Amino acid sequence: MTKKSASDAAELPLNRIIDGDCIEVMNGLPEASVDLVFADPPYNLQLRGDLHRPDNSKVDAVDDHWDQFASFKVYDDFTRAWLAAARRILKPNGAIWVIGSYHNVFRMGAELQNQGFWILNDVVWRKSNPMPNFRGKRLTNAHETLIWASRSEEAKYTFNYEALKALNEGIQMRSDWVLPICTGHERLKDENGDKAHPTQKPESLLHRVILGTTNPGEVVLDPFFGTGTTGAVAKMLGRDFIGIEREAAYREVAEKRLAKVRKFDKEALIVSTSKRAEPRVPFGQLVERGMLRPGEMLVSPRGKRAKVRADGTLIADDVKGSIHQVGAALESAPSCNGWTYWHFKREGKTIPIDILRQQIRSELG
Amino acid sequence: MTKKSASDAAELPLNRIIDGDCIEVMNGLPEASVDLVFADPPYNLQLRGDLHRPDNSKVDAVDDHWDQFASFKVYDDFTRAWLAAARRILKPNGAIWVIGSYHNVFRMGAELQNQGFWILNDVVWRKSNPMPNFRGKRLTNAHETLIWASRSEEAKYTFNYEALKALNEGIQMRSDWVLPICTGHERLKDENGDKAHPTQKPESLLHRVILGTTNPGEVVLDPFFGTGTTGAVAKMLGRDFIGIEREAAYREVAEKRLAKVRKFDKEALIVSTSKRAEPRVPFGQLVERGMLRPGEMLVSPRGKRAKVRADGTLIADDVKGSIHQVGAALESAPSCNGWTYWHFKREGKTIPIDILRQQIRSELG
DNA sequence: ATGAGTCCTGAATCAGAAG
DNA sequence: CCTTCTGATTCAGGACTCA
Repeated sequence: MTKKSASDAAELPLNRIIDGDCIEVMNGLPEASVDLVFADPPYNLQLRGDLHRPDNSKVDAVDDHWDQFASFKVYDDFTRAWLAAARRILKPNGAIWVIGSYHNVFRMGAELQNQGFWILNDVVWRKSNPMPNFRGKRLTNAHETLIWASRSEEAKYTFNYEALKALNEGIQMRSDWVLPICTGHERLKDENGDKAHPTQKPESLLHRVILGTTNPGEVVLDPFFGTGTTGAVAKMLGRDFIGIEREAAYREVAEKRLAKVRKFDKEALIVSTSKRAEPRVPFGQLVERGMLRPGEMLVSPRGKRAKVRADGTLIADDVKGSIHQVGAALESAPSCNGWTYWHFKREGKTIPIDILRQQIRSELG
Repeated sequence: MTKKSASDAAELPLNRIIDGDCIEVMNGLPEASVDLVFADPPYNLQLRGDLHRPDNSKVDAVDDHWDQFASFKVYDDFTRAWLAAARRILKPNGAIWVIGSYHNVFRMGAELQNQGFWILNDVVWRKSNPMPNFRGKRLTNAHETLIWASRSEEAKYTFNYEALKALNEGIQMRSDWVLPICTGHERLKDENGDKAHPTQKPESLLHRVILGTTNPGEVVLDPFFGTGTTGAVAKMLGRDFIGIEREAAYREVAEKRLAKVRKFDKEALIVSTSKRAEPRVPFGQLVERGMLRPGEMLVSPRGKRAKVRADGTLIADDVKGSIHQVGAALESAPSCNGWTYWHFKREGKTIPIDILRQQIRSELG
C-alpha cells in the first residue's frame, strides 16, 4: 500500500498539460491520486440561428465543434463517463467543482448525485457585466452555476473557512459570488487579436475555488483545461496542477500563459477588497415587497399626486413612467429625484419614500 | 373544439383549494386548460416518510446499502409523475416555474428537459437574510434556484419584458433576484404562535413571477399550495388560481389568508407594454393620409437619402422597396427598422417618421 | 496627463404576423 | 404547412480617440 501511493505520486505528470481526450487520460492516471478536480465542460448550448445586437452587429456565439452534441442522451453518456473517470482518480477525501449554465448544469448535478458524489454547495457566479438579452424575450442570463461536491458523503473535504471569510471582509462567504467576466488584459488573444478561447473563465473565480477548497502543495486536475486558468491560479497559489486539453491551439496559448505566471509570496495572498458602492434599489422593489401597495397614492411636497402601479411605475393624469419621470413631468423640470420628491401616508403622517429605500439597504448590509 | 374549450373553462375549479394528492387532482382536470404552473415541491430526498409513489402508495424507509440510489429513484419517479401531470394540463403556450435547492433542483431540471419542457431561464433567488452556516463547514447557503420553462420549444410563452424592466428602474431584469426571506407579519403563524409552514415563500418572489409571465385573467395552478402564497399574489394581481394541497392544516391557514386578500385596483394592474403589442401601422398610410407627399425626400442620420413613392415604397439610387428594405440595403445591414432610421424635414427641422406613426396610433386610441 | 466621447464585445438555447 | 416581410431590441466595462 505504501509502495503504491509513493510510486503513484511519482508517476503523476504534475504541472504539465497533457494532450488527449480527458476520459482516456484520466483512466490512465493512478487512482486516488488527486485532491481536487475543477471541470468546465462543454455546455451543449444548442444555439439556433444568428443573433444580432440592436445596432445590427453580430454576436460572436459559441459555435465550436466541441460544444455540439446530437442529443441529451449523447451528452449524458459523455457526462457520466468523464465524471466516473474523475471520481476514480480522486483521493477518498477529494472534491470536485463543476461549472455550467442551465443548458447542462442540471444534468451534471443529477449525475454527480447518481455516482455518489456528495453535494456541499451550489454556488452562483453572478456576473457584474453579463451580455444583455438583446431581443427582450427573456431575463438577462446574468449568472452561471458551480457545484462543489466531495467524492463521497463520508469524505473529510478541505474547506478553508477563515480564508474565505477574510476574503469577504470578515463576513462568512455566501453561495453567491459577484465577479466580473474575463475581459481586458486578462483575456487571452490569438495572433489575430481575436479571443483565444470563447469561454475563458476569470482568475478571480478560480482564486476563490482553489484558495477555499485546497491546501498548498495539493494537486488540482482540470480535464477541460482550455487556456489554463485553473493551472495559472493553482501555480500562483502554490498548488500543483494537471491539465488535460485535446485542442492544440488552446494548449499552446496555455503553455505560454503558464510560463509567465509567478507564484505569490505568502504576504501577497492577502487580497485587498474594494469598497462596495451603495447598492441600487429599484423603486419596484418597494412594491414587490408590499411596502407600497399598487393603487396607493403618492404625494409631492406641493400636493401633486400619482398612483403606484404593479410594475413600479407611477401614473398621474396623462403622465406615466418612473418615479423620476413623473416627478419631472409634473414639475415641468428637466429632472427630479423621485426618492425625495414622493411621499406616502401612514397613520396620518407623510413620509418620504426614501425611508423605505434606506430600510432595504440596511437589510442588504 | 369550441364546445370543448368552453366546457373546460366551465369545469375549472377556479380560486379554490382542492384537497388531495396533486398528481391525482391534476389528472382529473381538463388538459390544456392552465396558463402557468408554479411548483414548490418537497425538497427532501431522504424521504422522511411523507413521500408517495405515483400510485399514491407510501414509500417505506430505506435501510439498506442501496439507500442513496433507491432514494433518488423514488424521488425521480415522483418528480416525473407530477411534472407529466402538470404538462398535460398546461395550454400549448403555457409555462412552468419550479423552485428548489441543490438537493433536488438538478433532478427537477433534468426531468423538465427530458419531458420536452424548454428552459427559458434559471433564476437565482438571492436571499438578503439567509441563515448563516453555524458550523463553518460550508458556504452560507444563501440562495435557491427557480427554473422557468415553457411547455415546449415552440410555445409562445408570455413575458412582460417592459413591466419587469420598469420594476427594475429601467434596466432589463436579470436572472438573479435579491429578495428577503419571508418573515415578520407576512409569515403566517398557527394558534400556538409557531410558523404555520416550514418553507413559506415571500410574496415578493411570486409577484415577480406572476407579473412577469402571465396576463391578468389567466389561470395559475400551484400543485403544492402550502399556505397559499401563489394564490394570494395571483388574487392581488387579478389572475385566477387553482391550489392543490393535501394537508388540512395548510389548507385551513391558506383559506383564511386568501379571504383577507384584496385585488389591486384595475388601473394599478395595467403595466408597461412594449411597442410590439401596439397596432401595426403600414408606412403607406402616412402617404395616403398626406402626412408625407409622394416625391418627398427622406434622410437617414448619416445623410443617406431616399424618395417616397405613391405606393408607400422608397427609392434610392438603384434600390427600391419598403422603408426597412431600403434602409438595410443602404447600410449593408441584415435588417433595419425604417421607422427610426428615416427622417423627414419640416420647417428646417429633421423629424423621425416614427412621430407620424405615433400620431396615427394615438388617434386609434 | 486628464477627461469626455465613441466604439466594441461578452457561454445566448433571443420573433412573429401576414400571405 | 410553407415563405415573405415587418420591425423590435442592450448593459457594463475596457480600449481607443481627440481635445
